[in-house]
This record gives sequence, C-alpha cells and structure tokens, in this order.
Amino acid sequence: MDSYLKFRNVRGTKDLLPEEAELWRWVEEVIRKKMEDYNYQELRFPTFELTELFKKSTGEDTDIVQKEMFTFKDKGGRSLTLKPEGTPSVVRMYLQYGLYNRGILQKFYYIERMFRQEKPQRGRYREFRQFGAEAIGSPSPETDAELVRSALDIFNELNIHGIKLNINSIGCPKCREKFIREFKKFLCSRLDSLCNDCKRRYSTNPMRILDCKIDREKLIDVPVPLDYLCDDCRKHFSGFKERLGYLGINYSIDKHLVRGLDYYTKTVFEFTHSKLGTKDEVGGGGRYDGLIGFLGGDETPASGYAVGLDRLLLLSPQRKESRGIDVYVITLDKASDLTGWKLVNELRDSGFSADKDPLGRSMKAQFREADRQNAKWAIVIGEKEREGGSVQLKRMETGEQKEVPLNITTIKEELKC
RNA sequence: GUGAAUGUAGCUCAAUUUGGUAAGAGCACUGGACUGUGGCUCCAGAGGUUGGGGGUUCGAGGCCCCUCAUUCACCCCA
Repeated sequence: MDSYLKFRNVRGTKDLLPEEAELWRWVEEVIRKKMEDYNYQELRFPTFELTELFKKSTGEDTDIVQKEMFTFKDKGGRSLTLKPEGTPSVVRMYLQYGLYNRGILQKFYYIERMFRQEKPQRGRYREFRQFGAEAIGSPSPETDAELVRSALDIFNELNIHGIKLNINSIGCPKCREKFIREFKKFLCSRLDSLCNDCKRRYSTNPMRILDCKIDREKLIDVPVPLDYLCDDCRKHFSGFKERLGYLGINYSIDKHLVRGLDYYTKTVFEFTHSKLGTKDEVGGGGRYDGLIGFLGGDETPASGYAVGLDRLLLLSPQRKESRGIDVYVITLDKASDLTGWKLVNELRDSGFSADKDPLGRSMKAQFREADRQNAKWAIVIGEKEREGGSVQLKRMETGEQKEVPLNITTIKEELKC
C-alpha cells in the first residue's frame, strides 16, 4: 500500500463510506415519502446556473452572493455559478416551463447538492446537501404552517428531537419601508458604537443589523419589524401563529429574526438545535411573495424552506443495522469453483443476494468471509458434493447444516425457510 | 476571509522531567494451530518517508519557520 498519497478529497467536501451512504439513503427515502404525503412533487435541477440568476434572486447584498459563490466562466464567456441555494432554480423552472399552467398552486420539493465557498467546519461544507420545499401560488398562512409542519414531521420521522422553531414576520415592502425609516432614525445617533459590518449594512441592508450577534445587547430597545406591520401583514402573522397552535407546534417569536436572503416577506422561520454549537441552525425559510414577479413572472405569492442535510445527520442517532447478504457460496476446488459461480448467478437471478470468493482462498478464509459479510446461509460445494450432485446448505446463525440436491429450484425452496 | 488548537499504522492511542538506540500497543487485515466448516482462544505476518517541505542540532515524532488538512471561535449561512 502506498504510504504517501497524492490525492485526498478537497477541502470542504465530504466522502461517504458505505455505512454512511446507507444512512443517507435512508434519510433521503424518509424525506421523499413525507414530502409526497404532503403532496409535494420532486424537482431536480442543474448544478450550475447563470450567475445573474442568483444575483437577482438571492440578492446582491447577501453574503452568499458577495463572498461565497463558486463562479466561473464557460468558453463562451458566460458567467456561471454552482448553485448556493435552491429557491432561485425552482422559481426559474416554474417560470421557464410555465408550471403555473398546471394549476394555481404548485408544490415542489428537492434534495440537491449546494455549493458555498466558506471556511469549512463540522456540518458546514463547501459542497453540502439540502432538502427544501416550495409552495408557489398560495398567499395563505396555512401554507406557511404546512411547510413548517412538513419539516418537523421529517425531523420526527428521523428520530431527531430537540429542534426549536423560531418565527417572525418582517412584513411586506410597504410596511417595511416605514419600519426602515424609523429604524435608521433610531440608529443614526448610535451608529458609531456599532460593529463595522453593521455600519456598512446601515446603508446597504439595514434590516440585517437586527441579526447581528455582537451588537445584540445594544439593540434591545430598537424598533423591530413586527411592531410596524400593516393590517394585512399583522393578520397574516396571527393566522400563521393560529395554525401552528392548532397543529400543536411549539414556537418562540424572535423579533430579531430576519434571515439572510433578500427575497423574504412576511413570515420567516428557522429551525435550531443546541447540539450544533454556536451555529445552531438546521434549516430555515419563509415567504417570498415578491420574487416571482421580480424575476419577470406575474406577481405570485410563494413560501418555502431549506434544511441542511449534513447538519441533520449530525443530530440523527446512529442506527447500527447490520446488513448482510443472503448466501455466500464456498467452493473447495477448481471444478467446484465453476459450479459455485454458476450457482451464485442463478441465485442472483432468483432475487437473492449472493457472492463467492474469486481468489481461490482456503475454506477457512471463505467461511470467515461469509461471516464478515453477515451471510444468512453458506453453501459448500466440494468434491463429495459434486459427485453426489448436491450441496451443503448451512444456516450461519445456528450452524445447522444439511445436504440438498444441486438444483436451483430446490435450493430456492430451502432458502425461504 | 480573520484568530486559535490539533496532526504518530486503516481506526483509537502510546513513546519516561528540558531533544538521545533501529517509533510501540489494542482493534481491524492476512496466514497458521484446526490440511472439509465461520464466530472464541493462541501464535505469526504484513502495514509508518511521525500530514508535507525547509531550518536549528553530533542527534528531531517532540524545538523554530512555511505549507496542507481537521476542529473550535468569529463573519455568516444549511
């Protein structure tokens, strides 16, 4: 074995060994099943999009667009970007294929890889996976509550407990305008005491100052969007809370919760878990009533969320389910080897998982292998069996063994017991 | 992107105060004891340029510099 390796997985990527891949597959199955129970349909979209799509939808002022995108040029000089989040692509597909023609309300989910160029940490990779759901066409808070419940339902199904839900409303462009005015008025006197990021945000994206951890204490008595909601937005928020209450979902209202993306309106929410350390977010989302119109479609209300699967997996209790094959065929000499190989393939054709040793190893080694593979049955073929046209069939767990005719139909019958 | 800690076999860890023989163990792997029956036990084998590069020194796994990776705290997202 080579002692020094030239190649490793690159920074911020994650390899999945068989055990881990199996866990992931299970998680993905749970998500698909649950989302389909809620009548959401799967969408798959490309790894990269025109850079412009993210600039326009995610927002020029967001950290994602400003410093975290993997952007490159193709040979035609077009600027492309590895998708850092899913909503822009979903909305693009919605518009590009006229999915609104399939009905006024369209509900989609996805499980996709995302890419962001950040300093990697545990549960935080440069290539990571998210599942997300988007409901396009419903202005109702019922839809927001449905989305939240679908996520909680999935967490529950995955045996993940202790996830907290924080909610807030940041209003619509109309009430936000009033809020921003008051907010800036309040801040301008104490601008000097804020951190540098907040000073910059003051002109580019003032609402995000609320989210600042450094200045949080200084901002206790600051105006918050919730206090400036217009009638419509206020009604919407109480409708949302009412629905959550009806579903028996616990939540806390975090008046400073604003989310990092530009397109949110009204409802915003996030899922957190204390086990994840200071960066405790598992997922989040909200309503984006303006985005579809902004991207050139008709004004269409929409709502959605995304959950980081790598983080979810950190919270998932590790299941130790020893998988095994049905049959391991052991052969004792050259001639039996060919018989055995034929039998293995017949077993596979009959729907059993089967394998044998191709290395001509000793019987002991082959039995050890059968054991390691967690085989339910071992079939031994040697000279004696060949002469009698039979095989030895051994149940590995109990050790009991009997001789049966070498005949796939009979063997199949025996394996069913 | 900023700051800090860590890096010894596939995995988990040793290597005696300030640097001193040819870097060890357990698990896992391969083979044997048991030449036609796995797990248990015992024995043996294989596996390391001590993350990589440079420097100091008679001598470096341990000290210094650089670099890479991981983890943690920031920024911020999932």
